[in-house]
Amino acid sequence: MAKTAQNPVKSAETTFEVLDALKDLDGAGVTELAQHLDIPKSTVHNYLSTLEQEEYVVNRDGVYEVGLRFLELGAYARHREKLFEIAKPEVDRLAEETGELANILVEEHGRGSYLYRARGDKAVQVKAHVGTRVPLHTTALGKAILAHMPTERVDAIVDRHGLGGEASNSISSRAELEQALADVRERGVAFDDEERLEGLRCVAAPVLNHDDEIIGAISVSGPTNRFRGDRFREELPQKVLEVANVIELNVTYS
Amino acid sequence: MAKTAQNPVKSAETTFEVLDALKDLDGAGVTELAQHLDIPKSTVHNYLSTLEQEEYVVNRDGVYEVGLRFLELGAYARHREKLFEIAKPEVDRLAEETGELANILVEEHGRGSYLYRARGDKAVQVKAHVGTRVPLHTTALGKAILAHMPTERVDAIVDRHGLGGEASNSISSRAELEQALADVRERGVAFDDEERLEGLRCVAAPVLNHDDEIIGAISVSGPTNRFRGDRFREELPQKVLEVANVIELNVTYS
DNA sequence: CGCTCTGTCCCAGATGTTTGAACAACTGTT
DNA sequence: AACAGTTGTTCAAACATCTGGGACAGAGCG
Repeated sequence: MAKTAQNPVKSAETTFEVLDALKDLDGAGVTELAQHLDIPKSTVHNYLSTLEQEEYVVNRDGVYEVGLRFLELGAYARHREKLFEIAKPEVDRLAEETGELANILVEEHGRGSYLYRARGDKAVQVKAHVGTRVPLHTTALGKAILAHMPTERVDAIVDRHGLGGEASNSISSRAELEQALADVRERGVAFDDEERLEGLRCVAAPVLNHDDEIIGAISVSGPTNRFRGDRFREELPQKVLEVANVIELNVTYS
Repeated sequence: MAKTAQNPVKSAETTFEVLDALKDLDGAGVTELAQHLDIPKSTVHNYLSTLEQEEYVVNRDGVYEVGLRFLELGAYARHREKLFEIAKPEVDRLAEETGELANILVEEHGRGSYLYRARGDKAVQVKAHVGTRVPLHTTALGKAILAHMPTERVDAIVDRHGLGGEASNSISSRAELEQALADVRERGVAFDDEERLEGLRCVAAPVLNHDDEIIGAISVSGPTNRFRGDRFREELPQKVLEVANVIELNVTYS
């Protein structure tokens, strides 16, 4: 179901392959990149010098690196999301009041993109940065989103990306997923019990607009030892829901 | 002095022209983009469909928009800057303690890129987001950086970008610049008195590594009515310098 | 000094890109 | 309900451009 372009511009594809490689290798020289991509040195050099000229890539004494111009584009893309502007202060508050890690996720191209991440004073250290993309069915945030999408969109997403699980507790069949989504709809919140990362639990709530369309989700994550019993099942869900409701109100009137 | 690629990949250039236009127009359809770029519709369509396939662009009911995948690249590029990781918590503190807007800027391709921006409770509203790029000589942050660069690099930057001023108080000749930079070196901090934005003042301090090479600058900005007298000339400079020193220490030991 | 790495440059041949024109799908109007 | 004026999309031929091997200069090292 992933749309493939009829007349793809191959050089554009190559351009992003180069950038992706530059990111994966965390900076590299021409030769190293060429080997990694299995493309002639001279070709890689042409791309890199073009990217440098356009100021999208930096050459720091022999090593090419992804440039900050992408921060410009990325920050712009984030700013364009209504949800970010509105939810950020509320999620900051959520992080402060719980002391944990609070997040905002939106769907794009059938995957989840972390828009923002606020750290409370006890917040766990997590590798994933803002901008990281994750499969929707493997996180509480993603399930909160899927649960409020029209079935046909859920189908399309599952067709496109599959249900590859990253950890043990993960959902692996369409039936399991449907059951999980029904749970989420009933409770109003979604849980994640070490499904994606060991030792990490998460409580997420959907954010809907005034037409009841899903526009994203917010959550609180933390270590299993602080996320259990009443706090995990009652306190935190209520807190997250309350914040989600405030955001929904602000989204409607804006 | 701007390096131009010997064998530029024109399609790569076009790709970024399309993305830039998409940003300038804040989302657009094929026809609108084609007119704006003066390129045939079919060509624009080829690029957009390729970018969509690669998930760098989103099509929201007929309107193409810059996608969040750039947030992934941008957040990565920022994370790669040592200065960001180390300075962020200190700049957060600076914003909290002063109640104003605190910033981190680094140089790239001869221009300044805002890496981070922390808002205190009285912080002014400024249009510029994270990622915004500015001419170095028009801000206190930029002057703090230029003042600690080897002369030949300053020359190269002036040759490349000129001294086009954005406002009245701005520096417009190489001699004026040199005088201003000497001032900065003497005082240790740089000031900005409504040079770039009317009604806005700014105090910035450089951040050097253990080899005395400049790696960026931090600052506090605020409205003229709160930035005057002793607070502007003594208190804030001392505060900013103190924070910059803490950051320098942390940069050295990491 | 010679060896082996780099990154850079060049040019001809192959390949991919460009392009206008034609088409289908919508929207709003008469 | 038919229509005119939009839009986005497709196609294939003409040609501009990208590719890629090889040659080169310079750096680093023993």
